[in-house]
Amino acid sequence: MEESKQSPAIPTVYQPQDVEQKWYKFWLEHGYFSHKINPEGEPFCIVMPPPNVTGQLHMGHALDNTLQDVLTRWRRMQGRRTLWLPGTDHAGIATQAKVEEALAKEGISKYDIGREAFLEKTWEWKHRYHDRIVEQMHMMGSSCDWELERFTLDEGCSRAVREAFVELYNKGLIYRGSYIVNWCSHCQTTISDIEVEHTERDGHLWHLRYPYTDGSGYVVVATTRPETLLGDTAVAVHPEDERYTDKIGKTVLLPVMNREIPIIADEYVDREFGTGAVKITPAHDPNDFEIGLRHKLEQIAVIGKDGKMNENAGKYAGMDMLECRAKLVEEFRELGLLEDITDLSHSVGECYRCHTVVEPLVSPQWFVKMEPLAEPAIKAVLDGETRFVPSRFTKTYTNWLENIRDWCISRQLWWGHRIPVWYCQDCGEVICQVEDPTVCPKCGGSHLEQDPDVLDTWFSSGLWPFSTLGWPDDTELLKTFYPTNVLVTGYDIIFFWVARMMFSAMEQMKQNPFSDVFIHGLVRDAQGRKMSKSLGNGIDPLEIIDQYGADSLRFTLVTGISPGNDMRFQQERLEGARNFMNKLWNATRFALMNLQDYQADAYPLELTLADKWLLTRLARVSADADANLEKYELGEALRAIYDFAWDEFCDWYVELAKLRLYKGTPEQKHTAQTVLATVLRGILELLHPFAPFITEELWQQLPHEGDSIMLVKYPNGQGATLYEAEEKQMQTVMDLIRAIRNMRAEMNVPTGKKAPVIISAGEELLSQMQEAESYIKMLAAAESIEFVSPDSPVPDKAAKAHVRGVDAYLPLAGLIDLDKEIARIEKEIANTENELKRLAGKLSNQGFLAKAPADVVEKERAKEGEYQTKLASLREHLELFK
RNA sequence: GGGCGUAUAGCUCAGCGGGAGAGCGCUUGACUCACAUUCAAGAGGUCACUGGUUCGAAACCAGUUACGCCCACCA
Repeated sequence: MEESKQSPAIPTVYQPQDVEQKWYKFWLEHGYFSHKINPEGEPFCIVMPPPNVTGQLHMGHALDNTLQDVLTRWRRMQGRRTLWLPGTDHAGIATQAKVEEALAKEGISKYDIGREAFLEKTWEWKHRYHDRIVEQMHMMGSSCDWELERFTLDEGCSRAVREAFVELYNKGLIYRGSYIVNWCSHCQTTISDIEVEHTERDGHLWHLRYPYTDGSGYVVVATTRPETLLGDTAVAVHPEDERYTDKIGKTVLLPVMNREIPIIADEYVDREFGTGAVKITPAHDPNDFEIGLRHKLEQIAVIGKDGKMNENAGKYAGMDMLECRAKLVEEFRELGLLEDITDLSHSVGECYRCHTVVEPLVSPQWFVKMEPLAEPAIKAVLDGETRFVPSRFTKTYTNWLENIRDWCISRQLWWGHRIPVWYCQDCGEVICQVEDPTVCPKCGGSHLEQDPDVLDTWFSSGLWPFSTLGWPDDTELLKTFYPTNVLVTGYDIIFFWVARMMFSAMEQMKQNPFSDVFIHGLVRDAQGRKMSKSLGNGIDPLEIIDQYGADSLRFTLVTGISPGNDMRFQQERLEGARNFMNKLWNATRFALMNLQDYQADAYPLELTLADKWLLTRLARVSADADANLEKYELGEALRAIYDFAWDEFCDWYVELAKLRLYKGTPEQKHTAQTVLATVLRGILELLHPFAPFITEELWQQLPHEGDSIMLVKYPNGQGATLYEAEEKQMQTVMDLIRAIRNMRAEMNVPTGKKAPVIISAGEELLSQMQEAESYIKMLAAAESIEFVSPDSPVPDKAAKAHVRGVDAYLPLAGLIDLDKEIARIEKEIANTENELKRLAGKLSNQGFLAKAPADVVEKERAKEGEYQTKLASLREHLELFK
């Protein structure tokens, strides 16, 4: 900075790698991310969705993180007492699988080393990936309060889990029971209903004959899973199905197993499907399980947790499921009991992690009773205490909670929160409490064994918004920041997480965990495909940062997105972002070069037309950006700032300012310097939440007050003077300049060649244009400008344009291509006539005049007048040539 | 079976009741002393289709089509 003043050789290309981490360190060292900043401000809190410690961050995290950081930095700049609380998730099943995988490469199984040693390995894994994740967030510029960082398995969160579990248990909302659950034979654990992915697969429907025991023929059942018939304990038909009414109560002999099973009636059966008769396997199908309960049927499990046929499968015991299926069908064929095989596409449940087909089986597990919990969670959203942005996700959420089944929370894993339940080996007492018990409260025995299972990861994630703030203790943090303000997350996780936080919070805190849920979409690849490991189309945020800088990555992720919709990630857009950063860099270079002798308050300000216009535009853009941020329209906010910075500031104002900077009086120069610095600083401040690094780097170099751009007041345009007349005047000047440039281009006037211009308008407009003479000269390459009144003789052999009541002539005797000019004018006339036709139609419409707002009618009238003038002006010009 | 989303310029997408927008790409011209990661000018669109509401619809409503997503216990 001092250096750069002496040597003007600041590179013309911005190198983000040179500055980004310098500023991150600076912010960290000064404690600017702390929630203790702005102690008097109204609290604002975002609790970060904790990334899994399974691996590194992907583009989805980068998006999620960027959105949160934009909101956080913006609110902090507004003066709010801001806390963005970071953390990571232990991600039970996912992390354990990764560690097992790593061990397997060394030929070790977790059973070889035992639970304790395995957990040690997993903690090592956790530390390694945690550090990487945190480093990535540093690279992204995330302004979270690292001193409050949490982990779902840390001491505090673990205590919260126990408190919540025990409380729910004591209320009867957590229970243990043998019910049908989803079993993944690969992961060797239960998974919850939402962890089962349903995919449509081509399969078959086997029609099998079950002979009646009375010898009166057979009933035909249809099944997609013949192997389960070994565990059949009934055949069900619809009670009103005439084909079967006389068969209800009879028995059939289950082939192969030679078990006598009843024919029962149940309304669940769909008469239209298959043969209308269903084999019932209560131990291996959720529906059959329910029917089994209704009819008190025996549950015979024939498939084991290893996915193989078990001892109840008779001669098929030990056989793989699919192998058994084939052999069994063959046996039916030989017995003459195979009626038919038809094709059927049906949905198959797979484990979301490993895509193994999920086996429904009956097992003793822990469950959360959902109905009483769901109700307040639904109500909180319907009452508007918590609001989804965009609102359409409200329905997704409520529909799910309204139809929810009890949540199986026990997992047969080692990595996670151990279930706080002990079984007394002496008297069988079940002890559920927060602290580890040493003796049985019932019999006094000390042979206690803790339940070996751990909890579903999402049980602890569900407590995240308050466990991280110190719950169950009544901490200052909790009092200050709960309920939090906004949760930022993807729509793919509404069920898994958002809903669980809602009902957990309503239960434990009796208060909604956040006011807004800001939902974003997925980051897809350039072709619109989901980024995935298997496709290999994922893009590493770090590589992008390395290549383009974090600001460009953030910019790309925020622009052109609208809430809740997916986005495609395209390399070309990064270039656009990088170019913009470079533009800012160079605009600041320009400013610095021209501010070397700048002294604040050296002279009183003499604001010119361009100054007043620019300051007004800055105020409007600031108000617009701030309002859009308030609505979570981050993309819109950024677009407005971008347009202002590039088009109005760089392409127009900077050029105009050169007049005074290079050739002005000291007074004039000073005003230009002041406005230049003020507005550029305003732009940087507006951009800071989106592009924190470059804005800090440049802001620090400009004249400024304060220690960091992070802590200055976010511009919102309030209190600014709006120079409306100059704004309008400048608009006309700019249109006029564009019109002259257009004529020059059409007439092939070489870019470098200056040409005379004649401007004609009524008295007031003419003086307004005269005021902008230097602007027009500079930006329209005018050699000289002659200002004339409308009744002055029309110049001969000139091109002409008309803009908002102003005529501009380009006298080009000799240079002018007559045919071209005629064509150009005729086209312009046609356009104007079309517009006029439209306006005339509107203005002769009684309905419009009567019902449209007065200002709209007025605007249309004004436009009509303007176009009529324009048309007359152009026609007159055309006449000259004919 | 239910629910939701998307259809706007060659591409990617904003806009969501009052004159069709951006970036990229394309055409033309310019190394103009902040920036060629630039500047200037331009071409390019019956805003998917059909009805309706309204003085006025790309935008609101209904329906249709196409693509996509989510949920669901069709053996």
